Amino acid sequence: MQEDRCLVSCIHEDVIQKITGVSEPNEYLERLAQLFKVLGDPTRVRIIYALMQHELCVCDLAHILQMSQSSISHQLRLLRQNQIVKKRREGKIMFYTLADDFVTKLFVLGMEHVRNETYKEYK
Amino acid sequence: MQEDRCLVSCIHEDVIQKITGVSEPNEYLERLAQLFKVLGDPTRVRIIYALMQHELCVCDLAHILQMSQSSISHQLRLLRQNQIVKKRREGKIMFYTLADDFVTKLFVLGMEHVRNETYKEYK
DNA sequence: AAAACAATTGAACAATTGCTCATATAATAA
DNA sequence: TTATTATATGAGCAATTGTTCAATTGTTTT
Repeated sequence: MQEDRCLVSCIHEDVIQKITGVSEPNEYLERLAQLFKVLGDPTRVRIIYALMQHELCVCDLAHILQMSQSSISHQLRLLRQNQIVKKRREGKIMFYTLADDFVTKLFVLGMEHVRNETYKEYK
Repeated sequence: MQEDRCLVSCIHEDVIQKITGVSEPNEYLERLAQLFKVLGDPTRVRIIYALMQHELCVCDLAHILQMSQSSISHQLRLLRQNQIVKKRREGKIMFYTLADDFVTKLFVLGMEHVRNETYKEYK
């Protein structure tokens, strides 16, 4: 925690008042963080990217990503719980698709940024 | 890894061929995951949300989030390294702002989704 | 010069995460 | 029924993460 002296010298109370006023309910910010967190893993990104192209079964995904069926299944569960993907059974096979097109929008937007990055600079 | 029998019975080779063809360079997908990962933490989301309202110093942020100045500083470093925020010195004080308006776009889009969520369903 | 202060950073530690392995479930085939 | 197959899941473990604490840096004040 910051000390008391800090309160006197550096905090810009006026600005803080203004910000606190417009503050988004913390619950939404929490959920937003959770959403990005789910998207913030290479395996899950690759799963989502594959599903952006076509509906796929667990086995296909394991084959495409060259990973175990178990780990793919674990990740799909997470994606399901967060309503990123949904599944449909056809006999023994489970087919997965994106739950809606909003993730695609996020991906397109994020990809734009990532493509324009030059290199990670560290100031 | 999946076993050989799986290759015969369940993998949809035609679809996989098609997907592998349009595959985004893995480097970009990796960076996209990294981007979402940085955004996927409650503290960092709250920092970004505050900076969306106004330029702020480390001390202000610590005050607003009710967290230690040290942990805010650590998080700001991460955000800086990923080009989410940038800083500007004014005497002893460091002022932080969002590096560009792209994160705001991502937030607005993500927020739309999060607001419409009913509850986490678990199938 | 020394003291004060805003911010940064490295080390340490608990908590979380993603994978593997083994097992369980659910649908189909024999 | 029993065997096979596709997927799901729980436990365990190594790796990563976010915070705290202590020390340091860079700037201003005295």
